[in-house]
Amino acid sequence: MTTDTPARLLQLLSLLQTPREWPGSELADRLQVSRRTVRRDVDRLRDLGYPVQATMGADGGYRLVAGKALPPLVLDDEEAVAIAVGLRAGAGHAVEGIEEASVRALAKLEQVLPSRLRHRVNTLGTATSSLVYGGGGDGATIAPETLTVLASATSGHERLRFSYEAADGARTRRLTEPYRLISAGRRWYLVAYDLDRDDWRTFRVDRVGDPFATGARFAPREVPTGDAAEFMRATVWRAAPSFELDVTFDASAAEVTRRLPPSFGTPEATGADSCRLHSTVQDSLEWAAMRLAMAGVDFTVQGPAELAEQVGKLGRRLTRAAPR
Amino acid sequence: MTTDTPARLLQLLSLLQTPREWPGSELADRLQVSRRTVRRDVDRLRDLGYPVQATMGADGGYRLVAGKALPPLVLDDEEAVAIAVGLRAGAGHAVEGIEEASVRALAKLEQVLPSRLRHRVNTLGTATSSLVYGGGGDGATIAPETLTVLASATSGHERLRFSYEAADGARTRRLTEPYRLISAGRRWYLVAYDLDRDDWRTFRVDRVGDPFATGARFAPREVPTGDAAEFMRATVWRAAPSFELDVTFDASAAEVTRRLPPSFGTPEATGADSCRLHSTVQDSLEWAAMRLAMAGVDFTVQGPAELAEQVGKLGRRLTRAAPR
DNA sequence: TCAATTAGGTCGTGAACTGTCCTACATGCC
DNA sequence: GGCATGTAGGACAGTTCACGACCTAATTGA
Repeated sequence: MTTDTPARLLQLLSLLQTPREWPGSELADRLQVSRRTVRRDVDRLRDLGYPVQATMGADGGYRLVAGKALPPLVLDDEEAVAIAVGLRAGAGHAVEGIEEASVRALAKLEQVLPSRLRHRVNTLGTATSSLVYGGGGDGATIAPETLTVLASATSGHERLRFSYEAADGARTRRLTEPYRLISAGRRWYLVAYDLDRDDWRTFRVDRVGDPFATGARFAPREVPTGDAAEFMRATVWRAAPSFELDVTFDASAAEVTRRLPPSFGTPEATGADSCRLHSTVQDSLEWAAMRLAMAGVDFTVQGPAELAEQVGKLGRRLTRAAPR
Repeated sequence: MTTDTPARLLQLLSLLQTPREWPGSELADRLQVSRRTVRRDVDRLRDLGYPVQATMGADGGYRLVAGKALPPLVLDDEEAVAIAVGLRAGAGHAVEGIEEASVRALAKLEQVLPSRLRHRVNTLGTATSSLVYGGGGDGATIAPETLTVLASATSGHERLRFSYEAADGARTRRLTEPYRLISAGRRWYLVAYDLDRDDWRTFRVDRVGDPFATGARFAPREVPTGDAAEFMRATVWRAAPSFELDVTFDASAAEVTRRLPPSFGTPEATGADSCRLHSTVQDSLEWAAMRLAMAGVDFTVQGPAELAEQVGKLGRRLTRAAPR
């Protein structure tokens, strides 16, 4: 009656996303239309590529099942908050290959998230963000807001203003045209054209402060090496130290693989109950020491010396903490 | 022409969710309709409660902004995978108050996730799931699939069949009517009516194996105490041991709060650079020891003795691991 | 000032939507 | 084997609504 067809279709979609079965009569009742129209609407959804499965016979009904295309997700408040918090927690530490998509999804969600929910996400999110890094590491945590602002500006071709902290601690203001946001290991980088310096730069996102999009759009230039990721690697490689891990474990290779994060790679077996791991770690050995400690198996650091130092330091701290 | 109005509205919604501005002419071009119709469609979206902001003047355009209601999210493949993986990672360890919503959202997403994406989620997800618990703890990890199956069956009022491992290790098959899935601390519980035993039971989800919904729907009975959560507490409380933590830190209360997970509560300051924490821990002290180690500040275990033992054990292991 | 954009009114044509019939078919229960 | 209850879908009539074309007003940046 008063509600037009598109609105009704959206409402139907939201009802069908509930994990239960809906008999046509109940849908007709909820949508305030005849049963015939419900059947027609279901047909329309199927035409759109969202397969609605109908179980026939007595106490049959409709339910939305997996198809070729993902239907628009209709979320209630709590679910939206849960997703936002989950993505924020995951945005920082990354899941090996989907970091950029994760940030894109977060930016998309936060763009339309009602402000009352935004507050809840903020309070829950800050309580959680430390959970991922465990408060350890080198303190180079990134605010999820920063990532989403950068992602939005990048894909919207909007100029970006922020303050940047150089390696010597000096802060400068920058006006840039952002091109690509890249996640590499535990770090995020922004490849952008610096309008003040009049040249291309790679920025470490954890050193970016108070970013905001000016609203002015820009016409994309050509990236120097043709590929932003390549440019990032070329400019960053010389600066970032990396360490070659060498650790032996008193447990089977399978056991160790299961208990370590996948980014560590797989150890080679040196016996039924022992194995040896060679791996490359970005730049924070404190983080590596934590992960090794959390594995819950006996191990010995063969190298480098810096890692042994970190592990020893942590061990002494714990020994001190426990009264005999 | 060939595409009807509802489909076009959905497409428009998906375009506007991209974090950029769309001039009306481009939208008209993409949607294959006149500019007038685009304006009408935008009006329709606004009527539906999704505020489309238009910037006037030269190089103006439309973009979707935060409003009162959350619009249906239109995600591309990668974003959907990112969200699913993020939720899976978060589903197990929980974020203090939104665990149930998180699982609900995951169930909703997985219900309609195309199978090709499901595979990607599985491969990425298994690599990640161990990340949260770090492989430590008592090994009582829960497969995200288990949680989503239980959640779907619970909210869909479908009978549930699964195998259950009792405390003595014996596995039995159960046919149940699930009523509520509850997250308490690090554990998940399912309150259900056991059709074989003909009585109400609380199941620990980490001991549930191979759950699947039979498809048969059931009419809800009344939960014994009136509230499922209360029933869960009543049945579980006597079995689960809990410990009273007492730890002093050589750091400010604010610092310690920031570096510990929120479930630990807040310590009381005993000086400018020292504080004391009293807290109750569910049942795994190994986990508590890990979290304390990850805080990165000096501390001393005052009690209980079991915690001191765990911390000491971990400390000795690390000291052994580091060659002097 | 000019150009480019959103905003919105009106009108006529034609398509599309809805409800009310109708029949066919599948399933579970008695 | 019936019977109740559900989906599937065709035909039809009346109404509504969606679309494009054309118009004017208002806003903004160069």
